[in-house]
Amino acid sequence: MPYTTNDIRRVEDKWQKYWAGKKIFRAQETPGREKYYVLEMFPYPSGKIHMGHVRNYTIADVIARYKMMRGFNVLHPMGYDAFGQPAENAAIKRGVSPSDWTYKCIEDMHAGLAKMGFSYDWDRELATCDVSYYKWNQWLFIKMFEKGLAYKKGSPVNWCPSCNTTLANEEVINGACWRCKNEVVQKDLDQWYLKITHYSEALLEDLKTLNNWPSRVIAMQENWIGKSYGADIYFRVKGRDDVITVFTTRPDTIFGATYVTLAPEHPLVRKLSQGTAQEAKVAAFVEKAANTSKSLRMSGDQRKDGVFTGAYAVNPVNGRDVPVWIGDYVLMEYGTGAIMAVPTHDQRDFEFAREHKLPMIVVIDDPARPGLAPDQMTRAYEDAGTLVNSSLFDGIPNEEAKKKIALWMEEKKTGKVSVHWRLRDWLISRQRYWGAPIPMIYCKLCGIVPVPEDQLPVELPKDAPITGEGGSPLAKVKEFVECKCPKCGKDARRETDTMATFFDSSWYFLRYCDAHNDKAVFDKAKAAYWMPVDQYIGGIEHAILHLLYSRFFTKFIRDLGLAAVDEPFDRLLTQGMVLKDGEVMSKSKGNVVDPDEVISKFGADTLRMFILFAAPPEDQLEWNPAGLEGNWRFINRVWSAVEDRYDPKVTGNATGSLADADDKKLELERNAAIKKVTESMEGGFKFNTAISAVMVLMNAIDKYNVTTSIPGMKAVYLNKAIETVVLLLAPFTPHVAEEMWQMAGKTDMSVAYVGWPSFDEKALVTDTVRIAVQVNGKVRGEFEVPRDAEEPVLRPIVLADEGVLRHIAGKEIKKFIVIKNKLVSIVV
RNA sequence: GCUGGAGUGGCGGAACGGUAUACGCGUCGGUCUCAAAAACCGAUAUCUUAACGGGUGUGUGGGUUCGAGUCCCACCUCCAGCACCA
Repeated sequence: MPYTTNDIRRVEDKWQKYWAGKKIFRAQETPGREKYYVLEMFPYPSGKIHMGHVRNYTIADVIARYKMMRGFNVLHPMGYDAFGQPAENAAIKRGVSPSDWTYKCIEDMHAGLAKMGFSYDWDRELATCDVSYYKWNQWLFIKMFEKGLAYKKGSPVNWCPSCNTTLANEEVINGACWRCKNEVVQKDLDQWYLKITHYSEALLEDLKTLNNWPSRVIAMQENWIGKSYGADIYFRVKGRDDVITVFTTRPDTIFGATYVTLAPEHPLVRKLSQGTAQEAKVAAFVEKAANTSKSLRMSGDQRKDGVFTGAYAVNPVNGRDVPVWIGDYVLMEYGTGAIMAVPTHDQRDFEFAREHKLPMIVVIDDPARPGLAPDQMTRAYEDAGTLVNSSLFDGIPNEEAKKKIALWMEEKKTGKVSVHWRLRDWLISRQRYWGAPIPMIYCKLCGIVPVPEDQLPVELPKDAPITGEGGSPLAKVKEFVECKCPKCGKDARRETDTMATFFDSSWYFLRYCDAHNDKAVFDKAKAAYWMPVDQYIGGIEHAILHLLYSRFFTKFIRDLGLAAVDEPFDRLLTQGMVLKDGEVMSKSKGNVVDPDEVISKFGADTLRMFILFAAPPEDQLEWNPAGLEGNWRFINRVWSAVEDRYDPKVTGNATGSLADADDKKLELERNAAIKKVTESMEGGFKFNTAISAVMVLMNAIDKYNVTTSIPGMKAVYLNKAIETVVLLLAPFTPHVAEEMWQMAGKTDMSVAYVGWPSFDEKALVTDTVRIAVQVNGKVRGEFEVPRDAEEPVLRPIVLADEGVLRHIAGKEIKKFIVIKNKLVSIVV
């Protein structure tokens, strides 16, 4: 009897109930027992689970189940990243409360996850919108405030006009909001920031320790943090007390700096142009820049617009007067907001100088074609070379000159060696309702005062008006806003912004270690036992956002003395997208395949197996209904083998002496399969090759001939092989594996607790091996030869072969190379 | 432009420097059937040959090696991220 649709329902329900009822996957801290923490990026509960979730969580589940069978104490928790805008949008659209909507979605999501048979410790389930969770958000925020790592400042911020809220730099993708894709504008606002830049150096440095992270994620974070070595150089303004500090990564080119350019927002701009003939022009330029959005200013045709300020500065190394300009390509946020321009050796400066007819001096000569001259250059020379026109530094290679000149200037106090970062502090206040309230109080007398710990949590009021029209909804709830100052007791006002949801997800992996602690953020000892996460799995879209923030939080929490690790995630796997017809599955494209439908037709096990088999986990996965059916067929073949060929009545061990050639072959295949699957798992979770190895064993079982020899003995080998298939499949297709294990009469325990099968290297050793023979690099024959045979044995065998002789044909044999048990290579 | 990654049958994809294309899908042929489906068995890189066999094949061009998909150099294409970051 094949495995039918009815069997699917019966079997999957049965075992899901069994796992839940017996709490098979409950994790308990057991000192002395080796732990393994598997974690997937928890979902935003938007409704039912989709194929992306299925793929992500199936990968994690196979790892969890595999590690469990290998004897590890596995922690595999699940929860919900439950604060965020979609709940508010649902509230606006349907009039439901964000809380009701969210908890309903969580219920659906939970049901969907259970139907996939994932091995979660449901006792640790949490949602970030639970008061019991976000209370600790607030506690962490206050700790940051106390350490000076949370602060409020007014400055230009990214504002999404469609979401009506501020955004962090990391949430702006190509000038657009990461969530709604609308263009982001700049606004001057007073906002809360977390000082992630306090950890710039550590965040960069510790990337080196993350050897099991994908290189592209490391590269992306490196780029994002963006450490630049160089020098700050002081340009005295002629006829004034002011000094313009510029940052450059090319101090070697200082003798070629022929002008200085300021960002339009630079504080000196107005002052320098005051009273000069340029004043009106400068003012117009500054205003134009201010009214152009940053993304427009930075994209566009990249033509270099600028205007002369009317002022001159002095190049500190040669005393020359250099004009001070304003340029729209200079950013106030980076470096010092001012640059020294070396048009001969920087392409942007080159373009600007040509546009505005500014002078150029060559200071790095091209060693390949000496004699660079400004009027013959069509673009800047940015490669390495030798210094010229640089006084006492002439003739020095420029890489060497970078250090020398910077140090020389530091000595002369005209500059200093410096480092600048691309990373900015993290803006976390949001003018939205569905988030954790920022636990701060504004008092006219005492200023900004944190809510005392014993008054936490600051609960989100249930009845805030949610209109989506802008302004923090909490500001409209009088009872929420009005409060007493914890310091002086006078009337005060609460902060009405909420925290960015990335705050919530930056430490949830620590909370899982002790999910329901109501006395502390988590127990230190429990976290010490479970952390770090051994294997983290999630989408590449969080390469910077969530993964950078979590690294920052972990370092902060470590510095609070609560966590014992420097990094939260030891290994990271970023799973590929699920595609259909070459496009990412999405509701808007209308190409989604509903996991529920697949499950009801083929079962969760088939779905799991297909997703794991069709592509390596990191690669994109093209949805293929025919492939799905292929996996369904395979599960059925195994099922039939257990039903029809497995004999539970036969027990006992096979003895080698009774084995005939077929038996030996089957034993060999069985051991080879265990070895291959184990290696595929240990060598980076290559599920596709792991499954193919099980298929190879299954093919061998189907070919195994029982009729030729002692029947009882045959059943022993056959049983053993079939048991091995079931055990090897257990992490991949857990429901049928449990059922088949039971069908095979193994009723004493869940297959999840049965050890991973081990293999015998000796069983993989055969008496003879097949070797190939090459003549001049081309394969000319194949031989069955005794194992470990050397040249004296092989030479006569090989040279007796007609196929080989044909290609030697009387020529002299120059070399006879033997690679033991692999091949013979003859050179003639 | 910079950074990271990838180019292998009709398709998804395998290959410690050692017989390229495992495994699966698809296709073709067969068994079973009145027939079909399902299931099972077999074939399946390409050119050439009646066949044995031979030639060519892992994006392109070189190199190292007895031997290269794999290592080295140069290049092309694609994907992803960043991008006027001084």
